[in-house]
Amino acid sequence: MTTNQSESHVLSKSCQYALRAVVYIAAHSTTTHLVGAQEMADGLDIPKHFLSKILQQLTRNQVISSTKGPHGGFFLSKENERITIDRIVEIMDGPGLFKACVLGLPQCSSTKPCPLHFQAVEYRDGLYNKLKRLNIKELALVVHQENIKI
Amino acid sequence: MTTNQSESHVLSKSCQYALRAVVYIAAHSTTTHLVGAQEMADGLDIPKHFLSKILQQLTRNQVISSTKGPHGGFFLSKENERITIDRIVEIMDGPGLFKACVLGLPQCSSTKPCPLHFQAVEYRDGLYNKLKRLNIKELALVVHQENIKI
DNA sequence: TTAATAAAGGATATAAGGGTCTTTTATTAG
DNA sequence: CTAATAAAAGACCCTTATATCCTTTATTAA
Ligand code: FES
Ligand code: FES
Repeated sequence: MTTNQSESHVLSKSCQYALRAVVYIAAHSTTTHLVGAQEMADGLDIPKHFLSKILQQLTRNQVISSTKGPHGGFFLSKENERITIDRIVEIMDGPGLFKACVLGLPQCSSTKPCPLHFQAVEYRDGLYNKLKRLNIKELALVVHQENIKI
Repeated sequence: MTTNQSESHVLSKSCQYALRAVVYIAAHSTTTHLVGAQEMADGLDIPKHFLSKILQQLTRNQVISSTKGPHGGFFLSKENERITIDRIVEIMDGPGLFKACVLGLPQCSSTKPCPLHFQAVEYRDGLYNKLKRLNIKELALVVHQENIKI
């Protein structure tokens, strides 16, 4: 068949890792035990140093919180828990993902649509609206209740 | 805000170019005039040599047809016109795009879902089903009738 | 105060996608 | 047959995402 092997994806690997890490922190951090980068890397099977970069980025953007030193690690503040999922995607993959034309045309609008606009936009916007309404706390709660894998 | 600049996407650039090229061929090739790579590169604002690679790949996979030499170029056979859009995506971006977990987990299923499975799957499967049912001829017809930009 | 710990930060390496250039092959007009 | 044309093919380079390593900073326990 001669395919390209390019294996495209909706979310970058960094973004996938970021989302899983946030859920992991929500699930495993307690007041007495903060989650370390090493622990997360092991638990999620993500390269530690790469994960660390992503965690730094999330911390800088105040999506997660951290403290250094012995028994240091990552956790979620109340403010963190109210961050919505679309924000994490925006930080990791940029603001364009849910705005850009599927065919890469410079503009995306219903008045000047590309050939696949109406096919793509219905679902694109649908997912975007869901992620905009879903915050970390809510996501973590469902994950816990349904015993969902990360 | 410190974003990543990674600008993720649903379809790879190669795939976007491929889809636009196919529509262009459908719109501009006649029995007396085949569409050349140069003409397409100009018309679609795609780097010529890169486009050529993509056209080669589409030809090898019998999505489009071509002849060499003077007045040579690309065109669509009756068989080509019946190719569905999902097939082009499959050739360019691999078969995984509409099957893989959005969070990159090794399995995607409703029985062992990831945290975003139900949010994402509706989007993913919805688009996939539309593209599976839409062939090149049909797409080109709509593009022509609605005077849609490529 | 010191040693240990863990995140933050910076520099660097690797792989893949995107893009360019040159040569070869097929086709056609003259 | 020859010259011109245009796709096919292969080699190559650039940029970016992914991944690794090393040093610095902050925190804690002793
Ligand atoms: S114009 Fe292409 S998706 Fe909207
Ligand atoms: S398991 Fe992640 S999208 Fe289905």
